[in-house]
Amino acid sequence: MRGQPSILHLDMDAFYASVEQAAKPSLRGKPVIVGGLGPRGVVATASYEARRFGVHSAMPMGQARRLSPHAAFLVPRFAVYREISERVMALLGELSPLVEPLSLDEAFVDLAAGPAPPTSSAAARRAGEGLRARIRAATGLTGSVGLAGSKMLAKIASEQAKPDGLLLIEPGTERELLAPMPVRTLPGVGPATAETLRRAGLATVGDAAEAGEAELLRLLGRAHGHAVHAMALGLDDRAVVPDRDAKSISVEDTFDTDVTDRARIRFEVARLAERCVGRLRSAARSGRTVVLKVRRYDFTTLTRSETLRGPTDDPVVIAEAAGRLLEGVDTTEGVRLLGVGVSGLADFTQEDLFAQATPAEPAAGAPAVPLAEEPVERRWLPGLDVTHARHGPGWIQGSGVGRVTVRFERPGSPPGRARTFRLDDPELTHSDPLPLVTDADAEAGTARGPR
DNA sequence: CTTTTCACAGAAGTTACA
DNA sequence: CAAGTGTAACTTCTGTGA
Repeated sequence: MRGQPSILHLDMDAFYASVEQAAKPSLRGKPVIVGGLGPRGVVATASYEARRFGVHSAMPMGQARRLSPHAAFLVPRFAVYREISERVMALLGELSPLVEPLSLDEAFVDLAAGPAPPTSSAAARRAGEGLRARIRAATGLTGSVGLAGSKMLAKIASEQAKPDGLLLIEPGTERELLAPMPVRTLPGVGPATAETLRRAGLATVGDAAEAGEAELLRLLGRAHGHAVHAMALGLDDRAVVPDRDAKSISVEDTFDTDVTDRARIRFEVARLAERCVGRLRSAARSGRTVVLKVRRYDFTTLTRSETLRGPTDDPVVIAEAAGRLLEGVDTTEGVRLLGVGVSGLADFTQEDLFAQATPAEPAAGAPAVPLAEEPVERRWLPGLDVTHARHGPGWIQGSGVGRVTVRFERPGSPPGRARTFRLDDPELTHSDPLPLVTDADAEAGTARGPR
């Protein structure tokens, strides 16, 4: 807690969906749903137009399609979101060196550590509004800002402020503000904790605060109970901590249909290990504990882990460990998801000379399959960027029955028209995403964006 | 010297949350 | 009908040293 509302929380509004609306002019003002489009996809982000139909994050895509059948359903384009995120984070960096990103679209900033620490609520508000204006100028997108004397309140404030708003919680008013809110408002109180509290008759933050620490400790255990009690009183002095090192790296895949074939399962585990190591290496790290994750047909999930003698980034060692872990798991009724992860991360230094000495040949049992040799099948996924030799740049609107429909427009253009081609049209190719805003736009502060 | 006990650390697995 | 990635807390086990 501090006396000035100098902790800022930024949350971009419906980020992925807003980026798509900015990039695809015909989608502005329309319901847009971004997420996995396969049979087991879930919604990552729904535009506000789609939320009006009851669509929200984490909802199964099939349900979203029923609720809002006329929405645009798009696959995520993370490369674009990352680029815009970097622009936004750079703006936050101008306010303070203490920037703690929580995801691509969310971050805390400690204004007190910056070049111009606010000395009044009015000054903090000006800083927040200035930031919002700069984000809009640089990206064409809107973000909501919360300002308060702690991380928790700042986050609650931005949540209340959205969309496209700013809320400052005046220090001293936090308890009365919190009291009527549902316990779910508190960070760290999810479905399980909320249910425990509900059974004890505690529905609002005020109820939890009145219940007292002893009662919360009894209900939730030592660590969690203590934390919830403090939060309910508005007490939170967690610091804003920039660039935390990753403590684990993992990859996982959900299959469109359950996999029962044991050989295929072994193959998929090896492939995931390969991908995991790829990321481990590009981060110049090595890891000591290998984790295998299996989600079975009935959604029961288990993990198995093995700690090596020392950290390694050797793909063979990690794939073998994952393979050994798999041997202890019954998959006869089918798996829907497999994952491989590495924790106990160390900086690259290779201490496990044993592991280093492994021969280049894949060990017996590990599938010697040329991973990079998959047929480069052309998949026309809705939302992806394409270029047609004669019609120029556009994006996939949909495909099926031997046809693919492309809408020809780009960021900053007027809404374009759609044309349909044969799936194997040689004039149609995938292309890189076009930038949402040019550097010139950003500098001139004249970005074209959704209004 | 062996056995019992205790504290502690580290590992393994699960669960909750964002 | 239920993604992917990552963090943290908690529980249960097990080994170790005294």
